Amino acid sequence: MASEAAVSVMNASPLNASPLNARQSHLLDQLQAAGHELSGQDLHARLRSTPHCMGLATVYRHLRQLQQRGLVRCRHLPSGEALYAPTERDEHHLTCVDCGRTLPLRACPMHDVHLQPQQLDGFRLLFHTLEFFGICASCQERQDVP
Amino acid sequence: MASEAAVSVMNASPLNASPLNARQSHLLDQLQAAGHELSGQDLHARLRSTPHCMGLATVYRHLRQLQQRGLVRCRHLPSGEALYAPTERDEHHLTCVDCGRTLPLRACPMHDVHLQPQQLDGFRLLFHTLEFFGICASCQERQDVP
DNA sequence: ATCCAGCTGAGAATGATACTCATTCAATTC
DNA sequence: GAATTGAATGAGTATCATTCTCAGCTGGAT
Repeated sequence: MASEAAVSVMNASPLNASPLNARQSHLLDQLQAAGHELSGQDLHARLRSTPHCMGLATVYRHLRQLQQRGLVRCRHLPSGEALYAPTERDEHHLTCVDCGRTLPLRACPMHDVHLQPQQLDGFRLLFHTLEFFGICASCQERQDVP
Repeated sequence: MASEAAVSVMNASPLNASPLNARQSHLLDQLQAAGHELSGQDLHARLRSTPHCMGLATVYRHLRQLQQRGLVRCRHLPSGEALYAPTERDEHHLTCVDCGRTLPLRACPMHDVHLQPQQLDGFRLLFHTLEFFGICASCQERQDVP
């Protein structure tokens, strides 16, 4: 029997201390509207032709702040590029270490996972990234018959 | 009852088709001996003064190959730096989105997690990365009393 | 001895992200 | 309304890990 309640990895509520500023809201809107992950460069390009246009440095600045509030998560592709998505979209991926193809997983296998408070050492959980790596079917074939 | 056996995320056996070459063995040895993650630069520096010295490009080349065999996993820090560890060491982390401090988790919460084969779409699983992000105790304090 | 294929590494190229700092903006006070 | 002030902005630059290039090397096969 656990001495303390375990902490679901899913109940990481965003920090709502202060409201988002307009710039941050627009970035979050874009990420939500896109339906898939975007890089900092993508976001900058998408906003370029809108009234919410902002410099690249500002895009990165606000993405970092959104991340620190737990509203946005980012993952790195093997290429080094960072992709951002709203944390409310709990999507994770399977990536081929050979060709780099990436496949979204339909369900987050972490939904039922809990962490013990003593593992957290006072951390306030905001979000997690879970990525699987392997070799996709076509790269397996290519390797078998070179 | 599941129609097909679910696949444990832990049974990703390395690809042992061909033996490792000497360079790859030395890199793996270094990673195992270190007891903690190392960057490509770290590995290069550590080998510099040994008879197994090799160029930076070669370090990265072989790290990629070790990754493609499922022997090494890598995770990216928010700073963009990539850290490598042997996959046999099933260690994951809790990282502060504010100060960047990173804390190893004692146990992998994924040990009992399984994926359905239809989620894998033919992928051969090699390893996973699971990282938690949050705000560490001292950064929470600093935010509360600014 | 010669050939060849793959491996190597020094240096340059790349590219994403972070930094700098002069300018702009907004809110507040005279 | 004018002045003040601190924060936010962005164009350009710097940084730095990683990747690429390509000429030279190595070691096995002929």
